[in-house]
Parts: sequence; structure tokens; C-alpha cells
Amino acid sequence: MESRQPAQGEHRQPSSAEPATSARAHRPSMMDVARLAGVSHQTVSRVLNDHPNVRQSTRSRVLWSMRELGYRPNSAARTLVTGHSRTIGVIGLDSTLYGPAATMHGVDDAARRADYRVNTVGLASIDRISVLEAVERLATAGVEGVVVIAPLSSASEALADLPTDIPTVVVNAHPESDIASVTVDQAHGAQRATEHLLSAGRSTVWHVAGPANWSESRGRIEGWTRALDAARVDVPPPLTGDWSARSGYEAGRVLARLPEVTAVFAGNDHMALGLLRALHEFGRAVPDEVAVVGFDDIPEAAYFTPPLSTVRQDFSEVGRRCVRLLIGQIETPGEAAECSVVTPELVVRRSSTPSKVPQVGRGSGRE
Amino acid sequence: MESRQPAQGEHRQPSSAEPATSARAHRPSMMDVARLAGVSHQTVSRVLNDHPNVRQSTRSRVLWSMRELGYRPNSAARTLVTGHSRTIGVIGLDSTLYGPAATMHGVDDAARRADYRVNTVGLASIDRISVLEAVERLATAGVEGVVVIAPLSSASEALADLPTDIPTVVVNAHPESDIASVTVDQAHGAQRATEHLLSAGRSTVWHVAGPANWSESRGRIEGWTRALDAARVDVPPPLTGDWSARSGYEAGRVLARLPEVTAVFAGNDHMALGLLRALHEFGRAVPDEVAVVGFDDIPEAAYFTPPLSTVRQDFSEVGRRCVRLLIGQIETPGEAAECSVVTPELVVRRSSTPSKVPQVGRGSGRE
DNA sequence: CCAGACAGTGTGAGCGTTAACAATGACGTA
DNA sequence: TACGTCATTGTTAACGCTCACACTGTCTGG
Repeated sequence: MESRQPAQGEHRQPSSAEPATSARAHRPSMMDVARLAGVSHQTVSRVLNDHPNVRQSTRSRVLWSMRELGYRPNSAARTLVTGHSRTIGVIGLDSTLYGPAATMHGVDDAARRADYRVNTVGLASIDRISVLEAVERLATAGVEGVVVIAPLSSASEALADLPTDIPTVVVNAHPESDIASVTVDQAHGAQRATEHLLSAGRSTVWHVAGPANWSESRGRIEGWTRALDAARVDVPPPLTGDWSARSGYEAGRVLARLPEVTAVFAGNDHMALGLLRALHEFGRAVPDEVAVVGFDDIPEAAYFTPPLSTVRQDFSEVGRRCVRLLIGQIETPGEAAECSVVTPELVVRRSSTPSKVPQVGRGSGRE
Repeated sequence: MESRQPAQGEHRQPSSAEPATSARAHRPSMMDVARLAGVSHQTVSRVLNDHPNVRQSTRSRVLWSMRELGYRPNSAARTLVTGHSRTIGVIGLDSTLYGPAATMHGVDDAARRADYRVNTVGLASIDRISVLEAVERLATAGVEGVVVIAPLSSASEALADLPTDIPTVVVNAHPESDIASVTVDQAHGAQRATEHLLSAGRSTVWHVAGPANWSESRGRIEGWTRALDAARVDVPPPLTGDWSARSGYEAGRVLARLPEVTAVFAGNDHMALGLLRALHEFGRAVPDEVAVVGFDDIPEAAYFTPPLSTVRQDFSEVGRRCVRLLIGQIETPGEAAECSVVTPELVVRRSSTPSKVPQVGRGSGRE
């Protein structure tokens, strides 16, 4: 309501109704609003916090004064007196991996909806010292809870001996830890992917794993092994990458030379991309000669050459659940640490289905 | 220093030196530290802020008390009294595009180094109302400045009539606006890319542009046009995508059918990926028949099929400069709005260089 | 031997807000 | 008429910190 043209150009300060008190350079406070509206500051506070028992006429007078002065509540003062900052911290790995970024967005969005602010700290490295530092930073900043989006294989213990009284939710924490967490059932996804590769009659499935200190990697290795065991086929030694296309490419250069390799389950889509590249260079046809499945379902996966079969994780959902759990902990402390599990889903595309008609974009379910 | 085992399990509260005052459930305040150290709260404050004129012995006694009590300064109180929150806000587009995410990390990192906190707000959509809302949110949260990482073609005007007194830096703002900004010289990069494609003797270069409301798109179109004009060749009508691989694929399906298309400059690497896919499906060989160059140099670009020539932007640098400019504005207000320009760099790979030996990974300069 | 400088420390006020309680007035009921 | 009740408003005291200042003492130089 109230459409005022910005005709005044430079000045949008009070400019009127200023009874020549003093040269206030400060931002208007509750007091200023109260004075202009002819009420006490407490009444202004009541209007601000939607208390009942404020007469309608008073309320609108106060609201008018607020707009007139361009009043904005001072969150520091509010935080100080209430003891609540309505801010959550997010610790993310400072990389540009798709998963963490997408999760981050889910967190951000959910927090906004719940009227919480988000304070981010990127992690330079993943050792426990960095994690502790990051938590300390956030604690000092006054956050009421922390979401950790980082591989915490080695670092989840760091959280254990944290001198921390603040609620924490960890993404893909190790199952054994007793921290609240939201986890994607990596093993399940990996098992489905592996079964899918086996079902086409391949003798066994090789694996390019993620870094050993990521719990995601471990879960995927577990599911892959489980599927191979169930099918009573050999478990080849997994190669290890670092999630990058580059590392996938290097693993691919090794695998491409081995004629017995006919199916590869890559730890994520980026490594799968590198893998495809290497196989292509060595003249190993995908999917006819070698079938490939990735993990994540990044938006580009459907446009790889060939389009990549993969396991889709709903990262936004993960982020949303983190916030839900965290706010639960914040608002009802002492509750037991919950764990929420998200189930990923196999998406089949060309890289694992030999000899069919082109079908790019099919099965992505995103458009 | 001081390695104390967490042997006490649950309690890491004061636990000692508490002269039976009262059952304090609160976090320790400066007063508590002062009492324990036998000094005034002001001395504690001085220690905290590294004031000179505190005797060494006193200082260490205070520091000891802080550790003993697990004291953490209350940033809300500090902000309230100093008027400085040491927090900057970041408005990002809520997508998972590589560029914005990478820039975000640069900002985060630089802010941390400068001892500023970072408050993020993701944008659901890019209309001016969303932007205004986001700024309002951040202002209420008490940030001292804002970095806007979002396409502000339509929204940069939104910032213009903002009732905002807080410093702002916009990434890739339109040159004509008078807001402080850090921009990548899109036109320069695009021109280099186009010239490179022309130098191989292609008759002209087609372009798959990004969304019209992104200033990045406009800059790239401009550079592309400029290069074609300089070479006195026809300027084909640009196709428009939305940065996604999918949209690049669709544009590719159109271009692949036109036999006169022998060189394409894609607005970003993701669209280039879709484009490669489409060309491949239509049997148009890259680079021999059609040469392709992208923009961004995402980490995966070197592993496309074929490896993608592209224009590298240093997103981290952009983020860092944003913070530098912003903090400059914050700490010395009234300064003129600076604009910083980052020059991108052409990275040549196989997709634009016909008939050479395989050279994946070469020219990426990142390992 | 005392003024002045200065290192080191304490005291009081106030930042902008909310919570607790007190005060006012209008209304109905006994 | 008097009294409790309720809606509406004001008053005061925190919250934890920094700033400006006042206060000690110790040392220097005249």
C-alpha cells in the first residue's frame, strides 16, 4: 500500500514532523516512533510484536509513524533482551560441488520460511580443527543452531568433543554417531544402481569411489558391495577419486585398459563424466561395451555423451529437513537427537541401456 | 594450547570457583569473568579488544578466567553498543549455477578473512519485489552492507529506488548504473572467443545466448557481435537459452540441422554441453565440422566430449573484490561508488581445434 | 618535595528492545 | 453508589557490552 514516488531524489529522511529537537543522524529508534505517534515506546513494541490489547486506532497511528520515519527494528537489541537471535549457522565445505550447494539452498529457503536468518561459514579444509573453528565462529556470532553440510567422517568426532551447547544437525553423518542428522540412504541407492548394472547380464560391476573420509563414499561402497555379494559375483577393488571429473577421468584411464571391465558404478556424476571421457578416448563404447551409472543426478547428467544413468538425491529436501530438525531442537530443547533418512531413486538413461532409440531428456523428470 | 581431556563427560560448566552466589543457568557474561579474575568488567572488555594499558599479569588472569568459564562474547550486545554488526549480507539467486556459487564462496572466504560474518538470502525469483524483500530482510537483520549476486537487468533499477542507506555492491551490474560493482568483462571474453572461432576460417559464428534479463547475456552478445562486425561477416540471429544444458540441447537441435553452421559460441558451458550433445546426435562432428566455445570454464569443461574450449572467469576473485569494495564503503562512507573489472581469459581445448592429438586436461591450468 | 605525565584500573551511563508490573479509564454488576 | 473486571497504556528495570571519564598510583623533572 501507499505508493510514494521517489521524487525527492536524494533525501528520504524524516524530513517532516521533526519538532526541532536535535540533529539526529541516527536511525530512528522505537522512541522516535513513539514520540511521533504520541504513545510510549512500549506501545510501539506491542504493535511490532502483534500483541492484542492495542486499540485499532493506536495501532494504525503507530504503523503510520513507522513508515513515516522509515523505522526498522534493531535486531541486536531484540536479540540481546530476548536471548534469541533467530539465526542458524551453516557450515559448508567451500567447494562448488553440486550436492552441498543444492542442500545449502534448501536450508536457506526453509530457514527463510521459518523466519530464521542464515549465517554461512565455508570450510577451507575438512580437518577437525577447521570444523571446530567454524563452530566457534558461529557460536560467537550468536547462532541458535548449526547445520553441518560437510563430509564428517573424520570430523564428526570433532563435533563430539565440541564444547558446544548449541543444537546441531549434520548432513549425512555416520549412522553410528548420536548426533541429529539428515542422511540420504547412500547404500540403498548404490545397491539399486549396482543391481541395475548386473541385471543387464554384466559379469560384475567396478566402482570409482569418492574420497575415503566422506561418509557418502562409504555408504555407496557398502551398497555396491552388498549388491555384488547378493549376486554372488566378484567384488573388484574400488578405485578412489575426489569427486572431480578429473579424478574420474584418471580412474577411467585405468579401467578402460582392462578388457574385463563391462560395467562401472561411479561415485558421482562428475566422476562419471570423466570416466565417460576416458572410455571414449580408449574406444570403449558406452553403453554397449561398458555400462556406466553415476550418482546425484546433476542437471547436466541427461546431456552427457551418452546421457547418464544415475541415482537421484533430493538435496533440497535434505536441506529442508535439516532446518525442521534444527528448529525442533532449538524450540524444544532436551529432545532426543532425531535422524531423518531420505531415500534416493535410480534414474535410468542411455549410459546403462544398450541399443535403444535415442531418448535424451527422458527419465529426468525435471522439466 | 592447554589440552584438557573431556573427562567430565556431561558438565563443562564453571564447576569451580563459584562462591555459592546463585544458580546461574545463563551463559557467563563479562561480569562473571571479571568477578572470577578479580577485576572490573571494563578490564575484561579491554583484554577482549586488545587495548594496550593492561598489565600483562592482569591480562593473563582475565584470559584464564575466560577459558575457565567458557566465556564467549555476546555479539548482540556488542553490536548494540558499537552500532556495528560486522556482518555483510549476500543476495544470491537460488539456483545451483556454477558462477554464482563460486562467487559466493569467494565472498564468504574474503569476509571471513576480514572478520566479517556473512548472512545469505536466496532469491526465489528475480523480480524487483523479491530483491527489495531480500534487501529489507538483510537490513532488518542489521547487515552493514550487501553483495548482490544476481542478474539485475530488471532488478538493478529495483536497487535504485531502494530506501536503502546501506552500502551495496552488485556483481555484473549494468555499466550504466552508478552502483558500486564488480564486473567481468563479458564483452571482451566473448569477443576473444568469437575471434578464435573465426581465426580457424569459419565463415561466421552462431551464438546461443543466456536469458535476456541477465546482464551477462547482453555483454556476451555484444562482444560476439563486435567481433563479427570487425571481421565483416554476417551476424546470425542469436538463439536464447536459460543457461541449462537442456536449453543448450534444444538450441543445438535447431543449429545442427542448418548445414551452414560451422561454429557456435555458447553463452555458458552448461548450454555448450547440451549443444555438444545435440550435435553429436545429429552426427555433426565437433570440432571438425562444427567448432564450439563455451563460457565460464566450469571444472568439468575439460572432460566434455570433446573437451570444451571456453572463457574462464575468476569467480573467486570477483567475490573477493566485492568484499573489498564493500568493506571500503562500510568503513569509509561517502566514497564514490567504485567499479572493478575482471578480465576473463580464453581457454582453448579440443572443441574448437580440429584434428590434433588428444590433449584432455591441457590448458585447464587448474591442477 | 611537588607538579605533571602516564600506565593501569574502576565507575557510570547508555545502546534499543522486551518483560513485568503499575496505572488509568470504562463498563457492568451488586 | 461502590467495586471488581477488563482493555489499554505507561513506567521501570534489565539484557551484555563499550565509551567517556574519573580515579589511583608510579615515575620524571624542576
